[in-house]
Amino acid sequence: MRYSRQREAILAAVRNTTSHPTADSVYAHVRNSIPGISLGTVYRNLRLLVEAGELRALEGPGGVNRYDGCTNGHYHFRCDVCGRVLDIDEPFDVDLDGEVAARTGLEIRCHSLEFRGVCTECQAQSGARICGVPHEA
Amino acid sequence: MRYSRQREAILAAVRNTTSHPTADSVYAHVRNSIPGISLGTVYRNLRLLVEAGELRALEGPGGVNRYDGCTNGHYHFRCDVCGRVLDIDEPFDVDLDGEVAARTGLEIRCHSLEFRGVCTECQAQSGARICGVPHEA
DNA sequence: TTAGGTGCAAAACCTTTGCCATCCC
DNA sequence: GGGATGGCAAAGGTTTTGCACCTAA
Repeated sequence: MRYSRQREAILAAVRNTTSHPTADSVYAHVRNSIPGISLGTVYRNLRLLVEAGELRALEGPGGVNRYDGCTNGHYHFRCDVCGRVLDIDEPFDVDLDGEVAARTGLEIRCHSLEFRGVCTECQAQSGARICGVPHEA
Repeated sequence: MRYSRQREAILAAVRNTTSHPTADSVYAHVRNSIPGISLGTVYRNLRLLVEAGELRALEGPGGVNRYDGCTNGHYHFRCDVCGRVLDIDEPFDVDLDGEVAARTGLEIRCHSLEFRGVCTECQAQSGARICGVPHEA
């Protein structure tokens, strides 16, 4: 894969935050350094970077995907109020894939565990307001 | 929630299969018994049924969601070749939500565990062809 | 030089929504 | 009758794609 500063900026934008940004959020962030970048380029490179194993994609509802700069095994929590995705410190089970594969005959490459509920901030706001998802959160 | 035969047929279509169908697949199936039903109605009722706890929604990539007629706790496997979703017999951990909630302060309502890889059928086809996802599979 | 990357805009895709007719209770 | 529901079609949002131009190697 050939170098491009667009792709480097996109990778950095996802890696330099813990907010698991959406494609649109990455686009907004990268435009600070490369004002002329296009949204299509962001999508194209996010996809390439996921395929190359540099990023992880987190599937979301309604076609909104989020991206995770950390490819190490870890689990997520998704807030049903604000949509934010947080990392969970639950220990990652490295043996699980192999155990299930042996029992089922499926070829298993990875697994993902996601919790859902209400984050502490949205609990404090008693669910009345929808809180934002700042890129730097 | 008031009765309608459209909603009943939609619920039955998801419940009477193990294929975790998409909205479009449900639409195709329900049209056999109610030819005049509209896709909007299918989406509207799938959403209502999920909110009512009658069905589970499985988030997917690229905006395609799937639905699960079984609301008991169980885990899934998604084939990266054909997109099919299968149930996994891994024992469901009912205490996990409470444990993580106690440790993190998050309000946790549920969790989902999904494995990814290649299903036995796609392994047999050596990944060359994309296999279909029949509603009755 | 040239294969790969970008920007732009249109298209594709899935899902939601508004409106009026219809149906359950 | 009255409010919930359906059918239809248009709108909405996200992602992909075609094409001409540009750029890293």
